[in-house]
Amino acid sequence: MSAIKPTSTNFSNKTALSDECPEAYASNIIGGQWTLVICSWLLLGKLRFNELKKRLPNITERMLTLHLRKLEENKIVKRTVYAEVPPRVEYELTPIGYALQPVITELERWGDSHKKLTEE
Amino acid sequence: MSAIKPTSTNFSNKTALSDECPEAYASNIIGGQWTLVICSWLLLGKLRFNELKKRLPNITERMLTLHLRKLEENKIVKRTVYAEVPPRVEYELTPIGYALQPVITELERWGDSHKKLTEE
DNA sequence: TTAGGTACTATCAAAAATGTAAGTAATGAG
DNA sequence: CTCATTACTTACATTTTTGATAGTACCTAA
Repeated sequence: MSAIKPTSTNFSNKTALSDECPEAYASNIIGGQWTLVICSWLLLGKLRFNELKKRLPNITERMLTLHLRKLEENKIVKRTVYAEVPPRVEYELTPIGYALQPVITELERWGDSHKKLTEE
Repeated sequence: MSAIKPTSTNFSNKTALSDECPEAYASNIIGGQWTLVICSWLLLGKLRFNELKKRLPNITERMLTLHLRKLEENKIVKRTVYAEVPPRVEYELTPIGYALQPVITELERWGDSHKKLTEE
């Protein structure tokens, strides 16, 4: 999530794949452990940091911060800070963030049918 | 890809997420670095190990093997070994593998529009 | 003056994913 | 007998991701 090595093989492989395949590109962006769950919640409306935290019971503050920062960098989430004390920060999907809806829907659909298949 | 620790926090987090959210479940299965590209190629028809390798110029044999094994475990790919020498092994998508088509299509669509957005 | 709430950051450690390099089995061709 | 071919495996190293823990700034209310 931070401190990647631009000289590593892994980095150049990821870059090359992202350049050539939009699906690998997308997977790189939304493939973090908590990324899709965060986006799913935000699809229902904007949330504050603590509200997200409550909805993801096992996430650490660090992980939540890192994922939100990456989402922000990638223009998927808009971060709004209110000049109040105690602080209030709201996270909301951008248009390209909301555009994840069909992706998530298909992932859910596929996930459900795969789960059924393997539970037999 | 192998040797995961069932006692780790990471493992229990992943398990819990997979149980609760089908989209996280799906992402866990198809989220490997090369997974989607492999599936994309196989969507066009079955391929031998070496044919896949040629299509993924930078993958190592180890990575290709690991990814294929995981896909096989997850019933996404069927592996057929022919009793010949030198060996011939074919990889083909199963029905649930072919069912990834709409997922991949949406990922591509989203990836493309995201790329456009950030290239400006 | 002190405690409390919010949204963090900084270090460090562990685990997971990926990459490197070399070796293996089987057998048919020459 | 040796070599070539295919589809791997093994042992190890590196990189990346994730987690544990503690601490910070800010103001407000008591």
